[in-house]
Amino acid sequence: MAGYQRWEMTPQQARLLQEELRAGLILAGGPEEDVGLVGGADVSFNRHNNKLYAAVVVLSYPRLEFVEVGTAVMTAAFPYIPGLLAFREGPAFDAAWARLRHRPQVVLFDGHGIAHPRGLGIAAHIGVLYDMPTIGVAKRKLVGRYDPPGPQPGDFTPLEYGGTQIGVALRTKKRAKPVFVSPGHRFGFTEAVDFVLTCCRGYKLPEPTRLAHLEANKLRKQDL
DNA sequence: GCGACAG
DNA sequence: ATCTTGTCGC
Repeated sequence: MAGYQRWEMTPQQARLLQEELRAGLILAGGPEEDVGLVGGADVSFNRHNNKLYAAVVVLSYPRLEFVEVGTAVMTAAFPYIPGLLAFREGPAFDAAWARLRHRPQVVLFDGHGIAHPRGLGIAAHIGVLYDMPTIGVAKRKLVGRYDPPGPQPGDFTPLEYGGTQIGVALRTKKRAKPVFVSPGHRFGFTEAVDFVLTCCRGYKLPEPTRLAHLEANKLRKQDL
């Protein structure tokens, strides 16, 4: 489908498309043995001008040193509706991604993977569209229930929904609320958790997502 | 009708 | 997401 119209639709049509795309998900696998680049994506918003500020950072792996950042600024054309985040931020991600010179083998998203009411959060949605390995790392849960994980970084508990596991509540830092990790595309639960942990450097958020967040905010502030 | 509700 | 500085505590 044409890139400029894969996000153009009504909320009802969007939900139907999610049901379709879900069939293309591959919930197994993990990073290749030779991952040299990892990406992180996030989008900031300015409610006064209704603009979205997307940033996709590329870091070396496993050293996690900054390589480059692709950015994009655009007017929000779709409202924020729980469960349809991809239709709001997807267009901005596409534009920022197109500006990158490098192609990371794995991309972490600020949002959920399959831990979604229809199993297709933004990380899973974009993962299928680009057929690339992705992982969702959200700060809050959208659906499901879980018990608090242990206090040590690396401790985690299952996030369940509809009788099955859809992700994990992962402690990435002491005394910090856990983050919710779920496979996006071409990733299994264990592989996703292990990979996210190798991307953490003492902060609650893994470096890819943490730096993307900083870049997106920087972009928004510069747009003044 | 009442809560829950990624960013 | 954003509105917003300092401050208490580990």
